[in-house]
Amino acid sequence: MKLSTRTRYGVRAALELAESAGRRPLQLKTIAQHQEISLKYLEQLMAMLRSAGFVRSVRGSKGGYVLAKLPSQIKLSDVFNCLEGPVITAECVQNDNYCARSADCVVKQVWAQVQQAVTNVLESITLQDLVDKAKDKKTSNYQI
Amino acid sequence: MKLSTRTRYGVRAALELAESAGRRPLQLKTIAQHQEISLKYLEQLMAMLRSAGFVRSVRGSKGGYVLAKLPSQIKLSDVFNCLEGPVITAECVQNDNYCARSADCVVKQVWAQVQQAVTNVLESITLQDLVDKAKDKKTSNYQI
DNA sequence: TAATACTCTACTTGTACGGTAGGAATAGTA
DNA sequence: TACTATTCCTACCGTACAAGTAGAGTATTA
Repeated sequence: MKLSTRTRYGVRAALELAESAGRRPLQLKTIAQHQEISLKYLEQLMAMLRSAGFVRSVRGSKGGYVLAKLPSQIKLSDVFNCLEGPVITAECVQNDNYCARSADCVVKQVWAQVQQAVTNVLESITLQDLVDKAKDKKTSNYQI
Repeated sequence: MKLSTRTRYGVRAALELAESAGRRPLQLKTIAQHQEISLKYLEQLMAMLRSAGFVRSVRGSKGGYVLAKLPSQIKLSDVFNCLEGPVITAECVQNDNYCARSADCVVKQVWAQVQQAVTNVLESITLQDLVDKAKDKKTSNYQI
């Protein structure tokens, strides 16, 4: 029931891109240093996010990555889906033919409930939400 | 983010024990057949549930397993915890020292939210609830 | 042309899952 | 007492995937 580092790293990287949205491309080297992630590993994660259309890359010197959409248009469920795969607790929840008991199975209903609970959270939060929240935090810290 | 078969099998087995609560021990052979689970594998799962005190075993001929508590006293979170381990989405959620950003990290808060959502569902359901629900289903089916 | 940064593919290593297998211990029964 | 049924314990195994590492290749800019 643990998240993969892929997803955790990916969300952190995406958040960093969101924070510098509108500016020039952010280099993976920078993100890797900030987030203490292996550059080579990060490259692979970003390739996944790129294929899925959430980020754009700029090659060559002074290149880097930028978000392909507005931070408010990228939900955490998008990033999650891309890196971790669909939120599935049990095969039977998606595929009715997977198990003969499917129609009446009360256990299946539980897994569906769990799955929905996770999905609800991730779909309710965008990168912009996180950017805002992080900004608030910093402000309130300065006030202390 | 998928559940292990351990947990899924375990819940199904526990539910079967709950359904025959108050009667004589149910044998693993029977459960394994009903649920189409490898007997040898099931033995291992039940050993875990036994160590955790949720079921009691009766050895020897005519032996088997019974619930060690009332079905209403066993939450799905108990079984889940025992077989899948604690509901942890990310290490940092439990252990503040795991990451230096911990105090202000908005990503950590997301994982905490997800974790809480899962926990809420599993803690709100007992084996008795499932037994009741399954009984209702059968009744309504007969009425059709 | 040199330097920079992404791109693509292959490889490695460790770990956990999902079992299988075999025999020992225990308890009822003939 | 011998036999049978059942749980108990330990060891083993194959596979898949996570989490990286590595290196050569390509595009872009200065």
